[in-house]
Formats: sequence, C-alpha cells, structure tokens
Amino acid sequence: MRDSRIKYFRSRLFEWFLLNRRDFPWRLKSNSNYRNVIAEILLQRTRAETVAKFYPKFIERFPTWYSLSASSTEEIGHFLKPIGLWRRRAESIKRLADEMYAKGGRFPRERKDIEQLPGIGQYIANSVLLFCFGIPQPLLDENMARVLERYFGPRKLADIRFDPYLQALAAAIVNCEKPRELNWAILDLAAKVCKIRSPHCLKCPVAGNCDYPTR
DNA sequence: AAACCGGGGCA
DNA sequence: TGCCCAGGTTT
Repeated sequence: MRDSRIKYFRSRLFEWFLLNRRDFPWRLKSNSNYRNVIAEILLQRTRAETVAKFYPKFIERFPTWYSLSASSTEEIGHFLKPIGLWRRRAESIKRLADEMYAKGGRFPRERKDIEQLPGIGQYIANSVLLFCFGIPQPLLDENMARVLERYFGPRKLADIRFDPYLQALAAAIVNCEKPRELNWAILDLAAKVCKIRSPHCLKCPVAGNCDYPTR
C-alpha cells in the first residue's frame, strides 16, 4: 500500500530532521518573499554550501527588489562573479527585479503566471507557492528525485520535470502538515546520507524499508 | 520531450 | 580536465 509507505517515510524523515537538519540563512522563519526567491536563484546549478557563504553578502548589497532594479545588469553581474553563472543570473535577476518592483513586490497567485516571470521555471514556481503562499509543493530536483527513486521506484522519463510519476509522487509526499520542513528533510537526507555514490545506508532512517541497499 | 546553456568547485 | 551543482530557456 503506497499511502502507508508514504506515511512511514514522512514520519521517519521528520524524526531524522530534528537532529540532522542543515541550517542555511535562507531557512529563517522571518525570511521575506524577496529573500526566499533570491536564494532559489542563487542556488540554481550551484552548491548550497557555496551559496551559504555568499548569500548574506548579496542580501546586504541588494536588500530589496528596488535596490536591484536601481542597479545595472553589469553591477549585479560583477557582484555575482564569485559563485559562477554570473552573466546569465545577472540578466534574469535584473529582469525579474524590474518586474517585481513594478508589481509592488507581490507574486501572482497562479502557477502559470509565476512561471511566466523571467528566470522562474517549474522549480522556483513551486518554491514561491510553498514559501510565499504556504501551498504544499515539492522542491523536486535531481537530489530529491534520487531519494524518492531509491525508496519508491525509478522514474519513467529521463527529465524529472516532465515525469508524471515522479511529479505526482513528490506532490503526494509533501502534501502534509509541514511541507517546508519535509522538503528540507528530503533535500538534507539527499545531501548528507542518500548521496549519488556510496550512500550511507547505515545512517539512513528509512533503510530498513528501502530496496536500494540490496540492489 | 530533448537539447542546449554556463561558470566555479572539486576529484 | 571532466563531471557536478536546490534549472531555465530554446528548439
């Protein structure tokens, strides 16, 4: 029965999360919508540890949509150089800031409208729905996908963004009381235990019910 | 749905 | 040097 398997997975991960969570400056309860979305853009194709060191400096230099909108793409790009992908990121951040400043800093409610914003695709749209509006959505990247596939079974398509099985599974799993914490728990498990190579199954809270160790 | 893109980090 | 990273965009 998949439902009971999901419930077990959830409760074990919450338990593990209590003692093993990673603390990042963008995980503060007091974080604004602006800070949450900036964190997601900085995290694109970039290691979380790298972003953790840089994020406070960026927030200090650019504390608001307006501060970005009032700066040039070149200024923003120069500041972004230490973490890579600076040309691409500066362009989308600048375009997003101009739109958001014009909108008074409020994100649209509808997923299709959120995904319409520059630099925001399916993943960050989910993040906006989750952190800005409190709607349960999965932060389904390759790391979360790896955890779910090892425990619940492999994807059907190569690209997780179009895989109905993984999308539905991830959505069902985080559709719970504390969707933020569960998303973090899965991502943290992926980073610290359920790694790509040599996963630490002996330290995994759901290893007893997972097929991966014996495959 | 697949291909392309892009820059620092690290083995 | 080649592969990886809390994906988005283009085709």
